Amino acid sequence: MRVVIARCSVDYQGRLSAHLPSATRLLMVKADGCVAIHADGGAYKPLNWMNAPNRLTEGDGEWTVTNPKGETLRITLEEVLSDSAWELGIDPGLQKDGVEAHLQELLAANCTHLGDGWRLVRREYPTDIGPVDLLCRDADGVAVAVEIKRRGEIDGVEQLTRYLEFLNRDPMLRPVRGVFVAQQIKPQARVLATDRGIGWVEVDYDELRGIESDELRLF
Amino acid sequence: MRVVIARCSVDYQGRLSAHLPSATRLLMVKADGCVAIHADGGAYKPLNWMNAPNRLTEGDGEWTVTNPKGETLRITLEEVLSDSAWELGIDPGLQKDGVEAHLQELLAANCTHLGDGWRLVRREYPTDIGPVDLLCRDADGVAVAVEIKRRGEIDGVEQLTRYLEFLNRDPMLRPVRGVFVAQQIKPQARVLATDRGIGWVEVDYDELRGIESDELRLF
DNA sequence: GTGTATATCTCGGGG
DNA sequence: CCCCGAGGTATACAC
Repeated sequence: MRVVIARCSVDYQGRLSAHLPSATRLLMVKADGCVAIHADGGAYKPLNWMNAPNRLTEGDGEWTVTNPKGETLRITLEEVLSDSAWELGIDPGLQKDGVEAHLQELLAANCTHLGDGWRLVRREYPTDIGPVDLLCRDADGVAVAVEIKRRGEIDGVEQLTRYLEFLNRDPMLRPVRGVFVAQQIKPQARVLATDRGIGWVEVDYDELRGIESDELRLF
Repeated sequence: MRVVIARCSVDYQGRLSAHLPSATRLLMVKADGCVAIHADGGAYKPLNWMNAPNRLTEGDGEWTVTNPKGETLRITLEEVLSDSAWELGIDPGLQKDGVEAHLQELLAANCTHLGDGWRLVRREYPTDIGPVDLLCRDADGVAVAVEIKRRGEIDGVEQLTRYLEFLNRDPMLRPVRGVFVAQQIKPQARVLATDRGIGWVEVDYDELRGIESDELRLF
Protein backbone atom coordinates (compact mmCIF):
# COMPACT_ATOMS: atom_id res chain seq x y z
CA MET A 1 0.00 0.00 0.00
CA ARG A 2 1.56 3.21 -1.19
CA VAL A 3 0.15 6.59 -0.28
CA VAL A 4 1.22 9.77 -2.02
CA ILE A 5 0.03 13.25 -1.20
CA ALA A 6 0.59 15.49 -4.18
CA ARG A 7 -0.61 18.46 -6.14
CA CYS A 8 -1.59 16.90 -9.43
CA SER A 9 -3.84 17.01 -12.44
CA VAL A 10 -5.39 13.92 -13.98
CA ASP A 11 -6.77 12.78 -17.31
CA TYR A 12 -8.76 9.63 -17.91
CA GLN A 13 -9.55 8.26 -21.32
CA GLY A 14 -11.66 5.15 -21.50
CA ARG A 15 -15.31 4.45 -21.09
CA LEU A 16 -15.61 8.23 -20.98
CA SER A 17 -13.23 11.16 -20.99
CA ALA A 18 -12.61 12.91 -17.71
CA HIS A 19 -10.25 15.59 -16.46
CA LEU A 20 -9.21 16.76 -13.00
CA PRO A 21 -7.71 20.24 -12.76
CA SER A 22 -4.69 20.80 -10.56
CA ALA A 23 -5.25 20.38 -6.81
CA THR A 24 -3.74 18.58 -3.85
CA ARG A 25 -4.99 15.04 -3.50
CA LEU A 26 -4.23 11.63 -2.07
CA LEU A 27 -3.03 8.95 -4.45
CA MET A 28 -3.44 5.38 -3.24
CA VAL A 29 -1.70 2.48 -4.96
CA LYS A 30 -2.65 -0.93 -3.64
CA ALA A 31 -0.69 -4.16 -3.81
CA ASP A 32 -3.00 -5.46 -6.54
CA GLY A 33 -1.94 -2.50 -8.69
CA CYS A 34 -5.13 -0.47 -8.53
CA VAL A 35 -4.77 3.29 -8.32
CA ALA A 36 -7.23 5.69 -6.69
CA ILE A 37 -7.20 9.48 -6.49
CA HIS A 38 -9.00 10.86 -3.46
CA ALA A 39 -10.13 14.36 -2.60
CA ASP A 40 -10.81 15.40 0.99
CA GLY A 41 -14.52 14.57 0.78
CA GLY A 42 -17.10 12.71 -1.18
CA ALA A 43 -17.53 9.49 0.77
CA TYR A 44 -15.31 6.58 -0.11
CA LYS A 45 -15.43 6.92 -3.85
CA PRO A 46 -12.29 8.32 -5.43
CA LEU A 47 -12.47 11.16 -7.95
CA ASN A 48 -10.75 8.96 -10.45
CA TRP A 49 -9.20 5.51 -10.45
CA MET A 50 -7.92 2.57 -12.41
CA ASN A 51 -8.70 -0.94 -11.30
CA ALA A 52 -6.42 -3.94 -11.55
CA PRO A 53 -5.20 -5.45 -13.76
CA ASN A 54 -3.19 -2.57 -15.13
CA ARG A 55 0.33 -1.28 -15.60
CA LEU A 56 1.71 1.77 -13.81
CA THR A 57 4.71 3.47 -15.36
CA GLU A 58 6.36 6.33 -13.49
CA GLY A 59 8.02 8.94 -15.64
CA ASP A 60 9.26 12.47 -15.18
CA GLY A 61 6.63 13.88 -12.81
CA GLU A 62 4.02 11.81 -14.54
CA TRP A 63 2.35 8.50 -13.88
CA THR A 64 0.68 6.62 -16.67
CA VAL A 65 -1.65 3.79 -15.87
CA THR A 66 -2.94 1.62 -18.69
CA ASN A 67 -5.11 -1.45 -18.63
CA PRO A 68 -5.66 -4.25 -21.17
CA LYS A 69 -8.98 -2.69 -22.27
CA GLY A 70 -7.09 0.32 -23.63
CA GLU A 71 -8.12 2.74 -20.94
CA THR A 72 -5.53 5.18 -19.71
CA LEU A 73 -5.12 7.29 -16.60
CA ARG A 74 -2.47 9.98 -16.74
CA ILE A 75 -1.46 11.71 -13.51
CA THR A 76 0.73 14.78 -13.75
CA LEU A 77 2.51 15.36 -10.44
CA GLU A 78 3.31 19.01 -9.82
CA GLU A 79 4.44 18.75 -6.21
CA VAL A 80 4.85 15.71 -4.01
CA LEU A 81 4.22 16.41 -0.33
CA SER A 82 4.53 12.88 0.93
CA ASP A 83 5.26 9.43 -0.43
CA SER A 84 5.23 6.35 1.76
CA ALA A 85 4.48 2.66 1.57
CA TRP A 86 3.55 -0.17 3.93
CA GLU A 87 3.24 -3.92 3.77
CA LEU A 88 -0.26 -4.72 4.92
CA GLY A 89 -0.43 -8.39 3.97
CA ILE A 90 -3.50 -10.30 2.87
CA ASP A 91 -6.69 -9.20 4.56
CA PRO A 92 -8.85 -11.86 6.21
CA GLY A 93 -11.86 -10.12 4.68
CA LEU A 94 -15.25 -8.92 5.77
CA GLN A 95 -17.78 -11.15 7.50
CA LYS A 96 -21.33 -10.10 6.72
CA ASP A 97 -24.70 -10.92 8.15
CA GLY A 98 -28.10 -9.68 7.09
CA VAL A 99 -27.85 -9.62 3.30
CA GLU A 100 -30.42 -10.95 0.87
CA ALA A 101 -28.99 -14.47 0.86
CA HIS A 102 -29.72 -14.81 4.58
CA LEU A 103 -33.24 -13.54 4.15
CA GLN A 104 -33.76 -16.10 1.39
CA GLU A 105 -32.42 -18.94 3.57
CA LEU A 106 -34.69 -17.99 6.43
CA LEU A 107 -37.78 -17.72 4.24
CA ALA A 108 -36.99 -20.96 2.45
CA ALA A 109 -36.89 -22.69 5.83
CA ASN A 110 -40.03 -20.92 7.05
CA CYS A 111 -42.21 -20.29 4.04
CA THR A 112 -45.30 -20.74 6.19
CA HIS A 113 -44.34 -17.27 7.38
CA LEU A 114 -45.48 -16.01 3.97
CA GLY A 115 -48.81 -17.86 4.03
CA ASP A 116 -50.51 -20.62 6.01
CA GLY A 117 -49.98 -24.07 4.56
CA TRP A 118 -47.37 -22.95 2.03
CA ARG A 119 -44.63 -25.38 1.16
CA LEU A 120 -41.38 -24.89 -0.68
CA VAL A 121 -40.94 -26.44 -4.12
CA ARG A 122 -37.38 -25.18 -4.45
CA ARG A 123 -35.01 -22.27 -3.96
CA GLU A 124 -33.47 -20.62 -7.02
CA TYR A 125 -36.05 -22.24 -9.29
CA PRO A 126 -34.66 -21.90 -12.80
CA THR A 127 -36.43 -20.15 -15.69
CA ASP A 128 -35.11 -19.38 -19.16
CA ILE A 129 -34.47 -15.83 -18.02
CA GLY A 130 -32.88 -16.45 -14.62
CA PRO A 131 -33.64 -18.10 -11.28
CA VAL A 132 -36.68 -17.25 -9.13
CA ASP A 133 -35.74 -16.87 -5.46
CA LEU A 134 -38.41 -19.29 -4.20
CA LEU A 135 -41.08 -21.35 -5.86
CA CYS A 136 -43.79 -22.44 -3.44
CA ARG A 137 -47.24 -24.03 -3.48
CA ASP A 138 -49.90 -22.38 -1.38
CA ALA A 139 -52.48 -24.24 0.74
CA ASP A 140 -54.59 -24.80 -2.40
CA GLY A 141 -51.65 -26.18 -4.33
CA VAL A 142 -51.35 -23.10 -6.53
CA ALA A 143 -47.80 -22.20 -7.54
CA VAL A 144 -46.39 -18.99 -6.11
CA ALA A 145 -43.20 -17.33 -7.32
CA VAL A 146 -41.49 -15.38 -4.54
CA GLU A 147 -38.99 -12.62 -5.17
CA ILE A 148 -37.00 -11.59 -2.11
CA LYS A 149 -35.21 -8.29 -1.62
CA ARG A 150 -33.64 -6.59 1.31
CA ARG A 151 -35.20 -3.34 0.12
CA GLY A 152 -38.21 -3.60 -2.13
CA GLU A 153 -37.94 -1.26 -5.09
CA ILE A 154 -39.39 -1.08 -8.53
CA ASP A 155 -36.67 -3.22 -10.13
CA GLY A 156 -37.68 -6.17 -7.99
CA VAL A 157 -41.26 -5.96 -9.22
CA GLU A 158 -39.99 -5.92 -12.81
CA GLN A 159 -37.82 -8.92 -12.14
CA LEU A 160 -40.71 -10.90 -10.67
CA THR A 161 -43.01 -9.84 -13.53
CA ARG A 162 -40.46 -11.21 -15.99
CA TYR A 163 -40.25 -14.54 -14.18
CA LEU A 164 -44.03 -14.85 -13.96
CA GLU A 165 -44.29 -14.24 -17.70
CA PHE A 166 -42.08 -17.25 -18.32
CA LEU A 167 -43.36 -19.48 -15.51
CA ASN A 168 -46.92 -19.05 -16.75
CA ARG A 169 -45.90 -20.59 -20.07
CA ASP A 170 -45.33 -23.91 -18.25
CA PRO A 171 -48.55 -25.99 -18.28
CA MET A 172 -47.36 -27.93 -15.23
CA LEU A 173 -47.17 -24.77 -13.15
CA ARG A 174 -49.83 -22.49 -14.59
CA PRO A 175 -51.37 -20.48 -13.10
CA VAL A 176 -48.48 -19.00 -11.14
CA ARG A 177 -49.04 -16.00 -8.93
CA GLY A 178 -46.34 -13.74 -7.56
CA VAL A 179 -45.43 -12.38 -4.17
CA PHE A 180 -42.84 -9.70 -3.60
CA VAL A 181 -41.12 -9.95 -0.22
CA ALA A 182 -38.79 -7.43 1.37
CA GLN A 183 -37.86 -5.94 4.70
CA GLN A 184 -39.26 -2.66 3.45
CA ILE A 185 -41.20 -1.98 0.26
CA LYS A 186 -41.16 1.47 -1.33
CA PRO A 187 -44.54 3.04 -2.16
CA GLN A 188 -43.89 3.06 -5.91
CA ALA A 189 -43.01 -0.61 -5.85
CA ARG A 190 -46.23 -1.36 -3.97
CA VAL A 191 -48.25 0.54 -6.54
CA LEU A 192 -46.63 -1.26 -9.45
CA ALA A 193 -46.96 -4.67 -7.80
CA THR A 194 -50.62 -4.12 -6.98
CA ASP A 195 -51.23 -2.79 -10.49
CA ARG A 196 -49.90 -6.06 -11.86
CA GLY A 197 -51.78 -8.32 -9.49
CA ILE A 198 -48.62 -9.17 -7.56
CA GLY A 199 -48.89 -9.50 -3.81
CA TRP A 200 -46.34 -8.01 -1.46
CA VAL A 201 -45.24 -8.77 2.08
CA GLU A 202 -42.90 -6.91 4.39
CA VAL A 203 -40.93 -9.18 6.70
CA ASP A 204 -38.70 -8.49 9.68
CA TYR A 205 -35.25 -10.07 9.56
CA ASP A 206 -34.78 -10.20 13.33
CA GLU A 207 -38.25 -11.66 13.80
CA LEU A 208 -37.55 -14.32 11.19
CA ARG A 209 -34.29 -15.15 12.87
CA GLY A 210 -36.22 -15.38 16.13
CA ILE A 211 -38.62 -17.88 14.61
CA GLU A 212 -35.68 -19.87 13.33
CA SER A 213 -33.97 -20.02 16.70
CA ASP A 214 -37.28 -20.81 18.43
CA GLU A 215 -37.71 -23.78 16.15
CA LEU A 216 -34.18 -24.93 16.79
CA ARG A 217 -34.85 -24.72 20.49
CA LEU A 218 -37.71 -27.22 20.11
CA PHE A 219 -35.32 -29.96 19.06
CA MET B 1 -7.35 14.25 5.18
CA ARG B 2 -6.01 12.00 7.89
CA VAL B 3 -4.34 8.70 7.11
CA VAL B 4 -3.66 6.10 9.77
CA ILE B 5 -1.95 2.78 9.25
CA ALA B 6 -2.89 0.43 12.04
CA ARG B 7 -3.55 -3.10 13.05
CA CYS B 8 -7.20 -3.06 13.91
CA SER B 9 -10.45 -4.95 14.06
CA VAL B 10 -13.75 -3.43 13.06
CA ASP B 11 -17.45 -3.92 13.74
CA TYR B 12 -20.26 -2.31 11.76
CA GLN B 13 -23.88 -2.35 12.83
CA GLY B 14 -26.35 -0.69 10.53
CA ARG B 15 -27.90 -1.70 7.26
CA LEU B 16 -26.27 -5.05 7.97
CA SER B 17 -23.91 -6.44 10.56
CA ALA B 18 -20.30 -6.88 9.57
CA HIS B 19 -17.04 -7.74 11.26
CA LEU B 20 -13.40 -7.40 10.28
CA PRO B 21 -10.90 -9.59 12.15
CA SER B 22 -7.62 -8.10 13.24
CA ALA B 23 -5.23 -7.10 10.44
CA THR B 24 -3.14 -4.16 9.34
CA ARG B 25 -5.12 -1.67 7.28
CA LEU B 26 -5.29 1.93 6.14
CA LEU B 27 -7.82 4.18 7.83
CA MET B 28 -8.78 7.29 5.90
CA VAL B 29 -10.66 10.15 7.53
CA LYS B 30 -11.72 12.91 5.18
CA ALA B 31 -12.48 16.53 5.97
CA ASP B 32 -16.20 15.89 5.66
CA GLY B 33 -15.92 13.31 8.43
CA CYS B 34 -16.32 10.16 6.38
CA VAL B 35 -14.21 7.19 7.42
CA ALA B 36 -12.96 4.38 5.19
CA ILE B 37 -10.98 1.26 6.05
CA HIS B 38 -8.87 -0.03 3.18
CA ALA B 39 -7.06 -3.31 2.68
CA ASP B 40 -4.20 -3.64 0.21
CA GLY B 41 -6.46 -4.81 -2.62
CA GLY B 42 -10.03 -5.04 -3.75
CA ALA B 43 -10.10 -2.14 -6.16
CA TYR B 44 -11.01 1.24 -4.76
CA LYS B 45 -13.75 0.01 -2.46
CA PRO B 46 -12.95 0.02 1.22
CA LEU B 47 -13.65 -3.04 3.35
CA ASN B 48 -15.78 -0.97 5.64
CA TRP B 49 -16.75 2.67 5.91
CA MET B 50 -19.06 5.29 7.31
CA ASN B 51 -20.21 8.19 5.20
CA ALA B 52 -20.77 11.76 6.30
CA PRO B 53 -22.62 13.09 8.17
CA ASN B 54 -21.39 11.31 11.26
CA ARG B 55 -19.56 11.76 14.53
CA LEU B 56 -16.15 10.26 15.27
CA THR B 57 -15.18 9.87 18.92
CA GLU B 58 -11.69 8.67 19.75
CA GLY B 59 -11.35 6.72 22.97
CA ASP B 60 -8.79 4.41 24.51
CA GLY B 61 -7.49 2.57 21.43
CA GLU B 62 -10.96 2.66 19.98
CA TRP B 63 -12.75 4.86 17.47
CA THR B 64 -16.51 4.97 17.44
CA VAL B 65 -18.29 6.48 14.47
CA THR B 66 -22.02 7.03 14.67
CA ASN B 67 -24.40 8.62 12.22
CA PRO B 68 -27.89 10.10 12.60
CA LYS B 69 -29.47 6.96 11.12
CA GLY B 70 -28.26 4.97 14.11
CA GLU B 71 -25.51 3.09 12.30
CA THR B 72 -22.28 2.53 14.20
CA LEU B 73 -18.75 1.67 13.18
CA ARG B 74 -16.39 0.61 15.94
CA ILE B 75 -12.69 0.42 15.20
CA THR B 76 -10.43 -1.22 17.76
CA LEU B 77 -6.85 -0.07 17.25
CA GLU B 78 -4.30 -2.64 18.37
CA GLU B 79 -1.17 -1.01 16.99
CA VAL B 80 -0.74 2.31 15.22
CA LEU B 81 2.10 2.31 12.67
CA SER B 82 1.53 5.77 11.25
CA ASP B 83 -0.80 8.68 11.78
CA SER B 84 -0.62 11.82 9.67
CA ALA B 85 -2.87 14.53 8.29
CA TRP B 86 -2.85 17.06 5.45
CA GLU B 87 -4.89 20.05 4.39
CA LEU B 88 -6.00 19.34 0.85
CA GLY B 89 -8.54 22.12 0.39
CA ILE B 90 -11.68 21.99 -1.71
CA ASP B 91 -11.34 19.99 -4.89
CA PRO B 92 -12.34 21.64 -8.17
CA GLY B 93 -14.05 18.38 -9.12
CA LEU B 94 -14.23 16.07 -12.06
CA GLN B 95 -15.09 17.17 -15.57
CA LYS B 96 -16.81 14.44 -17.55
CA ASP B 97 -17.60 13.98 -21.19
CA GLY B 98 -19.42 11.16 -22.90
CA VAL B 99 -22.11 10.22 -20.42
CA GLU B 100 -25.78 9.59 -21.06
CA ALA B 101 -26.77 13.22 -20.48
CA HIS B 102 -24.66 14.31 -23.46
CA LEU B 103 -26.14 11.63 -25.66
CA GLN B 104 -29.59 12.82 -24.64
CA GLU B 105 -28.72 16.45 -25.41
CA LEU B 106 -27.38 15.55 -28.82
CA LEU B 107 -30.38 13.42 -29.73
CA ALA B 108 -32.83 16.03 -28.44
CA ALA B 109 -31.20 18.55 -30.75
CA ASN B 110 -31.07 16.11 -33.66
CA CYS B 111 -34.04 13.79 -33.31
CA THR B 112 -34.31 13.56 -37.10
CA HIS B 113 -31.28 11.30 -36.63
CA LEU B 114 -33.70 8.74 -35.17
CA GLY B 115 -36.23 9.05 -37.98
CA ASP B 116 -37.03 11.35 -40.92
CA GLY B 117 -39.44 14.12 -40.05
CA TRP B 118 -39.37 13.45 -36.31
CA ARG B 119 -39.77 16.38 -33.99
CA LEU B 120 -39.18 16.70 -30.28
CA VAL B 121 -42.16 17.20 -27.96
CA ARG B 122 -39.99 17.43 -24.84
CA ARG B 123 -37.04 16.01 -22.96
CA GLU B 124 -37.65 14.27 -19.64
CA TYR B 125 -41.37 13.95 -20.38
CA PRO B 126 -43.00 13.17 -17.03
CA THR B 127 -45.13 10.08 -16.33
CA ASP B 128 -46.54 8.86 -13.02
CA ILE B 129 -43.68 6.43 -12.81
CA GLY B 130 -40.76 8.62 -13.83
CA PRO B 131 -39.57 10.75 -16.74
CA VAL B 132 -39.15 9.45 -20.30
CA ASP B 133 -35.87 10.59 -21.84
CA LEU B 134 -37.48 11.98 -25.01
CA LEU B 135 -41.02 12.21 -26.26
CA CYS B 136 -41.20 12.78 -30.03
CA ARG B 137 -43.76 12.75 -32.82
CA ASP B 138 -42.82 10.88 -35.97
CA ALA B 139 -43.53 12.11 -39.52
CA ASP B 140 -47.13 10.81 -39.23
CA GLY B 141 -47.64 12.61 -35.94
CA VAL B 142 -47.57 9.39 -33.91
CA ALA B 143 -46.04 9.74 -30.44
CA VAL B 144 -42.74 7.96 -29.84
CA ALA B 145 -41.18 7.44 -26.44
CA VAL B 146 -37.40 7.26 -26.63
CA GLU B 147 -35.24 5.69 -23.94
CA ILE B 148 -31.55 6.51 -24.23
CA LYS B 149 -28.70 4.54 -22.67
CA ARG B 150 -25.00 4.58 -23.12
CA ARG B 151 -25.07 0.79 -23.06
CA GLY B 152 -28.27 -0.92 -24.08
CA GLU B 153 -29.14 -3.73 -21.67
CA ILE B 154 -32.27 -5.49 -20.58
CA ASP B 155 -33.04 -2.99 -17.82
CA GLY B 156 -33.45 -0.20 -20.32
CA VAL B 157 -36.05 -2.18 -22.25
CA GLU B 158 -37.94 -2.81 -19.01
CA GLN B 159 -37.83 0.87 -18.18
CA LEU B 160 -39.18 1.86 -21.58
CA THR B 161 -41.88 -0.83 -21.40
CA ARG B 162 -43.00 0.63 -18.06
CA TYR B 163 -43.21 4.12 -19.49
CA LEU B 164 -45.13 2.94 -22.55
CA GLU B 165 -47.60 1.15 -20.30
CA PHE B 166 -48.40 4.44 -18.58
CA LEU B 167 -48.14 6.74 -21.62
CA ASN B 168 -50.62 4.57 -23.51
CA ARG B 169 -53.22 5.30 -20.83
CA ASP B 170 -53.23 8.95 -21.95
CA PRO B 171 -55.92 9.44 -24.64
CA MET B 172 -54.08 12.53 -25.92
CA LEU B 173 -50.98 10.51 -26.69
CA ARG B 174 -52.25 7.02 -27.51
CA PRO B 175 -50.99 5.12 -29.39
CA VAL B 176 -47.39 5.61 -28.23
CA ARG B 177 -44.66 3.46 -29.68
CA GLY B 178 -41.20 3.02 -28.21
CA VAL B 179 -37.66 3.21 -29.47
CA PHE B 180 -34.64 2.10 -27.49
CA VAL B 181 -31.48 4.00 -28.33
CA ALA B 182 -27.94 3.24 -27.22
CA GLN B 183 -24.36 3.33 -28.42
CA GLN B 184 -24.37 -0.43 -28.25
CA ILE B 185 -27.29 -2.78 -27.64
CA LYS B 186 -26.77 -6.25 -26.18
CA PRO B 187 -28.33 -9.15 -28.11
CA GLN B 188 -30.65 -10.04 -25.24
CA ALA B 189 -31.93 -6.51 -25.04
CA ARG B 190 -32.61 -6.53 -28.79
CA VAL B 191 -34.57 -9.74 -28.48
CA LEU B 192 -36.66 -8.46 -25.60
CA ALA B 193 -37.33 -5.14 -27.33
CA THR B 194 -38.36 -6.81 -30.58
CA ASP B 195 -40.54 -9.28 -28.65
CA ARG B 196 -42.38 -6.33 -27.16
CA GLY B 197 -42.75 -4.40 -30.39
CA ILE B 198 -40.16 -1.84 -29.34
CA GLY B 199 -37.77 -0.52 -31.95
CA TRP B 200 -34.08 -0.12 -31.29
CA VAL B 201 -31.35 2.05 -32.79
CA GLU B 202 -27.62 2.05 -32.22
CA VAL B 203 -26.06 5.49 -32.47
CA ASP B 204 -22.48 6.65 -32.57
CA TYR B 205 -21.57 9.35 -30.08
CA ASP B 206 -18.72 10.78 -32.13
CA GLU B 207 -20.83 10.76 -35.29
CA LEU B 208 -23.62 12.58 -33.48
CA ARG B 209 -21.17 15.13 -32.17
CA GLY B 210 -19.95 15.48 -35.74
CA ILE B 211 -23.48 16.19 -36.98
CA GLU B 212 -23.87 18.74 -34.23
CA SER B 213 -20.69 20.58 -35.12
CA ASP B 214 -21.47 20.35 -38.86
CA GLU B 215 -24.78 22.06 -38.20
CA LEU B 216 -23.10 24.72 -36.13
CA ARG B 217 -20.70 25.29 -38.97
CA LEU B 218 -23.60 26.03 -41.33
CA PHE B 219 -24.56 29.13 -39.37
C1' DG C 1 -16.46 -15.22 -21.62
C1' DT C 2 -21.47 -13.53 -21.43
C1' DG C 3 -25.49 -12.87 -18.80
C1' DT C 4 -27.86 -11.97 -14.45
C1' DA C 5 -28.50 -10.17 -9.87
C1' DT C 6 -26.69 -7.80 -5.69
C1' DA C 7 -24.77 -3.67 -3.19
C1' DT C 8 -23.88 -0.81 3.78
C1' DC C 9 -23.78 0.28 -3.78
C1' DT C 10 -22.45 6.02 -4.52
C1' DC C 11 -23.95 10.09 -6.55
C1' DG C 12 -26.86 13.70 -8.40
C1' DG C 13 -31.35 15.81 -9.58
C1' DG C 14 -36.19 16.97 -8.73
C1' DG C 15 -40.30 17.38 -5.96
C1' DC D 1 -36.26 14.73 3.15
C1' DC D 2 -37.47 10.81 -0.10
C1' DC D 3 -37.81 9.05 -4.75
C1' DC D 4 -35.75 7.95 -8.95
C1' DG D 5 -32.21 7.00 -12.34
C1' DA D 6 -27.18 6.74 -13.86
C1' DG D 7 -22.71 4.79 -13.08
C1' DG D 8 -15.95 4.33 -16.07
C1' DT D 9 -20.99 1.35 -11.46
C1' DA D 10 -17.97 -3.10 -8.98
C1' DT D 11 -18.58 -7.76 -7.64
C1' DA D 12 -20.04 -12.53 -7.39
C1' DC D 13 -22.04 -16.42 -9.55
C1' DA D 14 -24.11 -19.39 -13.06
C1' DC D 15 -24.12 -21.04 -17.75
